[in-house]
Amino acid sequence: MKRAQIAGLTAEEATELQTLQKDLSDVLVAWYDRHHRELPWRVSPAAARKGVKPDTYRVWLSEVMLQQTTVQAVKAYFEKFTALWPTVNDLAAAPVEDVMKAWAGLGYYARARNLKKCAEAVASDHGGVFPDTVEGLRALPGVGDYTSAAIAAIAFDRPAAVMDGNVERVISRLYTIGEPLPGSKPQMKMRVVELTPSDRPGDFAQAMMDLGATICTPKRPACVLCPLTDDCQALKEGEPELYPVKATKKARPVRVGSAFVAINGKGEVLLRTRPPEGLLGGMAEVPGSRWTAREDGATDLSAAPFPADWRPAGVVTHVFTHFELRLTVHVAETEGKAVDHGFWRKIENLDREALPTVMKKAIEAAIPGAF
DNA sequence: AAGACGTGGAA
DNA sequence: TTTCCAAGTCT
Repeated sequence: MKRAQIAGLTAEEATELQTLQKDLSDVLVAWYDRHHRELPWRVSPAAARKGVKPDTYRVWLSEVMLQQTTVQAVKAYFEKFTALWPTVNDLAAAPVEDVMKAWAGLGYYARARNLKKCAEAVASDHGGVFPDTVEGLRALPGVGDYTSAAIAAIAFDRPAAVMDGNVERVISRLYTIGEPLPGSKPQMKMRVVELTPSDRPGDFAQAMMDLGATICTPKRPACVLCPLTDDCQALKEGEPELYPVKATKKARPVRVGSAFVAINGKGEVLLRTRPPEGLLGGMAEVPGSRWTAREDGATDLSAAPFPADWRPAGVVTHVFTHFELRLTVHVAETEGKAVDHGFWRKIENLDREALPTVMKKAIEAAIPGAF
């Protein structure tokens, strides 16, 4: 049946190609058996041999956290989440505010909102059990092409073609794909489909990703340690780091804005909640102006939550994915009367709030030592 | 379908 | 300092 996927070849050629591909995946999985990383959410091949099964909840949680995020950054959050909410039903039952607070600092906050929605969907629509097919998983919030295939392969041992940034790098080098990303994704996906074995597809997927993360790295790949050197066309060319070719990205514009840190007599800071959608959606912030492309330098005191002796407390620079923000921070002491919008929080308790990093920077500028 | 969407670490 | 980028998804 696999042969049918390889069009345009005679039966003999297809058989020969399949043999080569079997060798490649076998060699890679054998490398994985010896050199895989030990990760908190991973069942090692040795443990799997003893009958340990992956916990789909942990596989899913780790995959969502790892989207565009480093393993190093994810580890602490994964431990926190699994301690707070050991099962998908626990997460589904949790207040979304608590989930946002626990996610604060990890970035891409739509992931946290979708994580909560997904847990609720699994709990209420699937009896607390994750779907075990790519299609079923793909229908869940926050689960796209990559994550659905990864969960199907890793948690359910299905031969799904898993392609993330690591796999794209490995594939583009193996086959010297000259077309730039993301246009080259379809042809790379075809290669992954060809390569994915029916035996141990989950370990094959993790092996591809571990290889990309530890050996076949973006810069200075450690080809002398690579198990696939015999198959790598980019190595034969001599400069594997030239792959993958990527489309040129545009410059990052600058936006400016003002932020106001109000401190009352009880040592509390005024916060408010951002709108549920869009940038930093649902997260906490200090009051401030809109962030605009204009660089007129004039502080917009009309954006302050109330009139006060607002004193400058510095300019905070924060780099988002698609723009750079320069936030002029102001600070003032106040009576701490009731305000229309927002809520007061003790400075020493601010680390319990759903504050994104940019807001922690702004508060830290106004109140050195707050964090 | 191209842009929105965070953050911190490495070179 | 600047650039790149790390297990992508949604609209």
